[in-house]
Amino acid sequence: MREATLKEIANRLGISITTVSKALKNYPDVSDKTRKAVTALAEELHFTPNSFAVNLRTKESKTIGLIIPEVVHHFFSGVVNGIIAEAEKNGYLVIMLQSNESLELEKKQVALLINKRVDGIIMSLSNESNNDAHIKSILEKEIPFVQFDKISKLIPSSKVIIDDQKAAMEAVQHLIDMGCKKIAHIRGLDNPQNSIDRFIGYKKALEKNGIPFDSSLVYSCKSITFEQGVEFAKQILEEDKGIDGIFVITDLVAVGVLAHFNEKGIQVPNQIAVIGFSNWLVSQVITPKLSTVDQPSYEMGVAAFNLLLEEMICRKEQKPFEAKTVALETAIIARESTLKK
Amino acid sequence: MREATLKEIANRLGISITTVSKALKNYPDVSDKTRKAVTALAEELHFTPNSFAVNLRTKESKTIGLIIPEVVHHFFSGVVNGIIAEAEKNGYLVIMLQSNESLELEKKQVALLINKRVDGIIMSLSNESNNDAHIKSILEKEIPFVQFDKISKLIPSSKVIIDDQKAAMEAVQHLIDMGCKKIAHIRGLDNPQNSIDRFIGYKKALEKNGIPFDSSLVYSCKSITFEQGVEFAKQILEEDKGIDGIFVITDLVAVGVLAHFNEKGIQVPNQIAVIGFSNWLVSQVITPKLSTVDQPSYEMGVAAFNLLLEEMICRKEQKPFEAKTVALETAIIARESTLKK
DNA sequence: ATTTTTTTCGAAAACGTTTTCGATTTTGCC
DNA sequence: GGCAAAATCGAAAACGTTTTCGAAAAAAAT
Repeated sequence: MREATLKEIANRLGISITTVSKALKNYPDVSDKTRKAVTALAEELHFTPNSFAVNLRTKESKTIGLIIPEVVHHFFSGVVNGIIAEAEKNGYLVIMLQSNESLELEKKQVALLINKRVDGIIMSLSNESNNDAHIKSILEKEIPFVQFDKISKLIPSSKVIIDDQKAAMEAVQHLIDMGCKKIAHIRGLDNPQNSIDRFIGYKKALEKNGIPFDSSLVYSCKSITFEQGVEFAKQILEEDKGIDGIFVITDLVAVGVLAHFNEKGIQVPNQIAVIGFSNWLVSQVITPKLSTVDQPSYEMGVAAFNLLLEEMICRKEQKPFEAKTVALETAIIARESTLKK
Repeated sequence: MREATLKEIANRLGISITTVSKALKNYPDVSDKTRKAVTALAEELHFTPNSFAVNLRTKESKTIGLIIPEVVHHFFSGVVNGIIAEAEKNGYLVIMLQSNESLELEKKQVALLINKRVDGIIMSLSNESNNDAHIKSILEKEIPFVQFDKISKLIPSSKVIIDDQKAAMEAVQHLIDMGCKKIAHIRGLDNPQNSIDRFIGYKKALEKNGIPFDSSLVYSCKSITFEQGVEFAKQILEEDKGIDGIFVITDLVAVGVLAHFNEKGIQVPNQIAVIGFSNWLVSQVITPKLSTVDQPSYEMGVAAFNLLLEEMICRKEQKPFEAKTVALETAIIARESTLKK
């Protein structure tokens, strides 16, 4: 049993391929009678257009590419979820690739997607990545492109982000509202934009509240790990600077801090309050439950796809296109680790 | 600047399209001289074959489909990782879809992938799914197909699984080895095969050690959540049956148990030891660190792709194919929650 | 009955590649 | 130089669809 094709249907009905095609696509210039005959036979033979041929002819694949550093992160899996769901709703499928934070891999994967002729690319940059040649090649070829989360401001494309500065300010403000006087910041790596912005937000919040910035209260992660959190917690206790609140770059590290404080019998939040970032699953099941900043990951995915769709439509219709940036609202989730009694 | 094509190169060099194609694909019947000229010009024009045309001609897309219930789970993201990496290594890309445990969605997605004419499909079934028409349509069309993790034994296809019964036995044996005498089991939902198998493994381990099975020590989850764990922990303490060890269906629930024990000042593991399943991220960062069963998720992904590849090659060469099942080894990760002093 | 308009259809080109098979050219050999 | 063998090339079909444009048929108008 061979695959049903337009030709097959045309032959059986004694009409031309053209007419069959038009009948199935509801062109106005085909009579009701033949249209009925065609659709009936198509149904019977389970005809579905050969997508390879359609792709070739229409020069689009209804497929987009997605490159992210790692799915394992709760945040990313939320975004992926949103992208896939929204894409599906609009008739697109998504090819997913992981750069594993390797610039080398990221470059190869961009090339792969371009060769596959995806209709567009959504991407969250790996840590070392910037406005490199592989990104430029996407823009030069005018392949619709949107960045999310880990973006580079140097790259002129649509973006969907959260306002990290604002979110960080709110987190620190929350600590201050809870009565913290001496607030430390465990910041992320040097490069990533969100690491920088959260640091800036931390400083701004201090300034706004008339608290002098003290660089000795800033601890820079060498890696984003549980162990890193444990180490800094140890260091903070040893230094005994009178810190009573900590804003941590992300939940995983914050959980390390909590673990060490638990072990040493430090009262959280009464002695030291801790707030993390990203609302990882673990933050809800740890003791004490960790306060954090919730990023609307699913909504970011939805927004990212819709920005991409906009550009895909513009490019197709040869209309001028200008990149947009949408910033989504974050929310402070206050849990046990900051709610002093 | 148009896209470079074979025709473009052929025209510029004054040779035929055929020869250009052959030169680029290292056919033996083209002279060194022309091959050099062709490759040089191809390089210069950044020629890459139009994959739409290649797909149409070769009838394959070098793309596979992947349907999973949800990426959010740590375990699934590990598998996805393995599948994508191994696929990439072999020149395949993967289209990912999520059924969100909905049979309805799952059916649509299978249809989507078939229409896209992916070269093969890897799938972990949603909870209600079984040997339904949509799965049969995959097999009928002889589309290479492999199931992993949440499988149906009724479906004759390659599978990659872990031996849940054995793994559960080992977990319970570990509790016994640690000196536990009265071991409870918090089991999963009724339907899923792995829930059933782990329960069977629990019973077998008891039997092997001459411990009578007591059905009142088995607690059935209504949902796989942290809160469910808290509830059962509460119930276990209230009932005060002298339970000194608990084997829990999965880490998330086990963490709920630990949280409640912590709150009530129960000594884990000395009063009650707890072991989970799946080695979620959270199990390593909780206090006390949770003992668990590690499933080699990445390796499962690799194995799944390789089984698929085998079938894809067989089908292509019209050779007979027979489905295989590979079962991967699990490992007990003994951490603080079971290591009595 | 003739012309005009409208409706309905189909031929053919195009998308860009792969591959078969026959034709042509070159080389090797006596 | 003549012939066989080997090396090199290209015409053409095929994959299955979409779409343009002109032709034929039917309907309407004169």
